[in-house]
Amino acid sequence: MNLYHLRYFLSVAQTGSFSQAAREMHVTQPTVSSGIAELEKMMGVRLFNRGGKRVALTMEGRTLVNYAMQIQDLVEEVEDHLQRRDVLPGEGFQFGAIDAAVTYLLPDILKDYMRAYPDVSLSAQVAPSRYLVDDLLMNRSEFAVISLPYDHPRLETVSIYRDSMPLVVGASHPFAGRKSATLQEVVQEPLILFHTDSISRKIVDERFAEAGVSPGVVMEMRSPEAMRKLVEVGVGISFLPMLTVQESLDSGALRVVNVAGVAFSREIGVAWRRGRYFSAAIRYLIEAIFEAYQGLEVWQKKVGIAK
Amino acid sequence: MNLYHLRYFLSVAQTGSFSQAAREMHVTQPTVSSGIAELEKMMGVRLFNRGGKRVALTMEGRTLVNYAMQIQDLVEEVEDHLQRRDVLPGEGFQFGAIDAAVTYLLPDILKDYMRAYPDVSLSAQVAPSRYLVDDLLMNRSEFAVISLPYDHPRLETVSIYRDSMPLVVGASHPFAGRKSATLQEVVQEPLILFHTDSISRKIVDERFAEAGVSPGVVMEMRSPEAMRKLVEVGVGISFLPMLTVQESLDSGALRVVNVAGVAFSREIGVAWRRGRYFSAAIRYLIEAIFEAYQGLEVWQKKVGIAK
DNA sequence: TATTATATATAGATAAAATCTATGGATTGT
DNA sequence: ACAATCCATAGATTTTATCTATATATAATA
Repeated sequence: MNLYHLRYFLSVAQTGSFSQAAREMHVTQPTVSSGIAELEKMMGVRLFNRGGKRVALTMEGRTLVNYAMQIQDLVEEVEDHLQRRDVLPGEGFQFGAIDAAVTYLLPDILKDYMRAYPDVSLSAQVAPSRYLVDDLLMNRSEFAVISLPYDHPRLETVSIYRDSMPLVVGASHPFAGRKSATLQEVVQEPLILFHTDSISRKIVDERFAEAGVSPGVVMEMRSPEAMRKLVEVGVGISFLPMLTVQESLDSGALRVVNVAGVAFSREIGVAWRRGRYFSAAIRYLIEAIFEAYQGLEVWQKKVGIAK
Repeated sequence: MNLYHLRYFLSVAQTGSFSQAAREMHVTQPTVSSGIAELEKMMGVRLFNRGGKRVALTMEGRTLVNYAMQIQDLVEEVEDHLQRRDVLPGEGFQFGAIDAAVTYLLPDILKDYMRAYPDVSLSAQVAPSRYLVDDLLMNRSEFAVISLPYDHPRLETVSIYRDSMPLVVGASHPFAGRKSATLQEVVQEPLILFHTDSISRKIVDERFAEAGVSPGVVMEMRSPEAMRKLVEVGVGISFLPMLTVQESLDSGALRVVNVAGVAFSREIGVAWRRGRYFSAAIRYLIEAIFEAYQGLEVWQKKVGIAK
């Protein structure tokens, strides 16, 4: 059974005539005849009584009318829905974001978004970039806001924010009163660094290696917030993203100390699986992010090519 | 869009794989590919994101899953329904019956029927045979219980009941005390006869013509019940079906008078449009009628040929 | 009662489509 | 890097839908 069978059938049922239905459907009368005949054969039931000027539905025919109309309504509804790209209530999508992004960069954007698409349920995965990328590659997330650079043949990335990573020390630390320190001094101090699998750590490690020094690491962590706390209480010193420590600097709980000749920074950007198709509701969120933090043109060029 | 598109689509959505869906649907993988591609083209929307080990639904894909499952459920339901020949609540059919049939022959049968098919709503048209036959020819009634004989090239008929039509007179009529009367005597009396378009009247007229006499008709009617009343009060005398007058005879309100050499009777039978298809629920009622009044074999032979 | 007009059914030809085989390009996992 | 697996594509093949022409049945008309 196919949908055109049902269309022919309903037309015959309404008009009471094979010929008239044929005209209505813009096909010839034998087409309708064989369509109905096939339906009847498949169902093992007579749907019309022929013979008079008009054909008449059998009881089984009347039953089928009931269902066929429901089916046809659903078909029309879904075609309409998809072509207008409406979102069903309860539908939604998942994206990834690192801690700093979801805490400092995205809140306002998400708030606006939920007003524009109240029916879309967002699911944000918060985790270090490495894990978010797994989701992207497995098609579990639509996109992710991660630390850059992240080089992967299957990923596209666009930077949206450059975040400095200054050396921060607790208020009671010996460096606290100083304007600057040398790299040699820094490696003598107990350092709290990101885990080795993080982008930020890679940036730091590379610079240390260039300078030919190796740091005295006391702790490796994944949570910048936890690291901030530890530095505040004096467990060690750290290179932390400005986004994370801004409040503590304002309150005086932390101090920035310049390190001669070294200026760490990491980028935050949007990443997605190359060639991915974005539904309108998703594209809207991504473009809202780019509008807030620049990068719209780069994005448009990249997905323009991808499409 | 067709139903197999939706079947392929749902299978891919469930398995997350074109190849696996192909195996499940017993077709080759390119078949599924082009099926999905066509769906996407028709809808103007991407339904899956390809690229990983598994394909992933887009938001539009998730919307379609919702509808496709509903549609598929309806399709399965209606196929099941029709093949089991279930009757939807509220469905029903129409049949015709003359007054005498619906009053005296059918009540018990209809009562049993409504217990067997509680969901079927019956619509009985009560009218003289002539009008019931119109309904049959126009496919408006499934069958009808009418007066016979009724000769029509498009109708089949089977007799179920032979009803005598004796001469009846009111209790105070001069004939009331007599055993019999001659045809010559009868035509002198004021006669109340059926309308000329009725079967019963035709039977009477033919006999009168054979005998070379013409009756003194005072009234022509279509309602046997009304005629019975008129005879009871002495407006005239009449040839009326035994079914109609039985009660009045028992109570003494009417008397039967034999007419020498004349024995009127009419048959009651089931009529239907030749070649008509009968749904199970309808056939059941017809066969119940034949079981109660004989004629089952004749019927079975006729519809056996018709099929 | 014959005739004309209008139904649906059927047969064979044609057009459209779905499906298959073979193959290429891309991705994943070893 | 290599083998395995996945989806996409092209062209051939088969199936299916549709059309034309015609037969047959019915209804309306003269």
